[in-house]
Amino acid sequence: MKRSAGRAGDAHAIAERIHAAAIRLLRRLRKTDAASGLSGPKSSALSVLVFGGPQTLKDLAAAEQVRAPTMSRLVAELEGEGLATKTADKDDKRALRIAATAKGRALLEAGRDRRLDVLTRQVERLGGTERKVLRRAGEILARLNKEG
Amino acid sequence: MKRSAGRAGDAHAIAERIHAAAIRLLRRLRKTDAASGLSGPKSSALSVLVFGGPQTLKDLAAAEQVRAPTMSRLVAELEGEGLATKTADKDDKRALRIAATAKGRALLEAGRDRRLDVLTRQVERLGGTERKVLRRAGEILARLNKEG
DNA sequence: ATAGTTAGTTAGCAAAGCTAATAATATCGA
DNA sequence: TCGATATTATTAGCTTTGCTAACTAACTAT
Repeated sequence: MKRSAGRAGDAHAIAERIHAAAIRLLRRLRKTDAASGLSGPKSSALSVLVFGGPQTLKDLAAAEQVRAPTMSRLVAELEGEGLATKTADKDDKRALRIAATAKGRALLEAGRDRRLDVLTRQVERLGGTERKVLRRAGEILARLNKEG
Repeated sequence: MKRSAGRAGDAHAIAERIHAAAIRLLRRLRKTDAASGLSGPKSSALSVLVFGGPQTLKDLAAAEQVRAPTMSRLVAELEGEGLATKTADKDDKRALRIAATAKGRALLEAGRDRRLDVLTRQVERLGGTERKVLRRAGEILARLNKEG
């Protein structure tokens, strides 16, 4: 503990910086959405389906931290574009089994790559130390986000 | 999926993680907006006014990475709520001088604190090392966001 | 059997982003 | 100087994404 930057104010300042950085990062990346044909929320939901496997609308909504009606519409749009399928659950006929199609998987890859391209290239240009900082920060934030 | 990713895949994976973390973080924080009476975009714009001083609509829009009409509306709302003022520039009568009011400054503090409260407390609970990682990540991301 | 719960949808609203078009003012070049 | 071009901001109108409330269908438990 060499550097004594006030402990409490420190946490607040860090939260502010992370907050501001997240806002500006997403605004920046959103600009490429038009080209990909897959908006941020749809891309994100599809990503959950691809990497997390088929699941119910409720679970998908929870994973995306969004209400059921919002996810219901997103899924309907994904389905309309042939990127996801809805099938009734065998055991519980109320529930849906929502899955990504092959087309969805392919478009996801392309869209995400495009969306993340600028950021990826910026990260590539960083030195190993800074890159490591970002990787660890990503892990920490993911954990905090899960927490609640 | 590779486990020991090389340099290139590394950058991509880091970009993905940071991206996902930012999305989920903002969704999480947005939930407290209703209570504060100051939405994310308004809070952010007001913040620029408070910490960056009075400025034109064009500059404010640029700082927030948003188009002029969008910022025009946000400022009109802030003005309607008595949180900011618009005055014609002395030298250039086309331009506006947009400034935060005392009420705006006060509300900003309260709103931002509330919005960031959960995150601040999470950061407080982190160890010094992880806290340092987040602080440095915030700095790095701010730099990358500025870049482009 | 029926009362209550849970999963999903529909309808309707608000916020925040965009583009295109317009008004008012500045600036520049012939 | 004055007319053409730039710039600054606004208005109108559209889209996307979020929400709540109210509904149907299906499951669970008493």
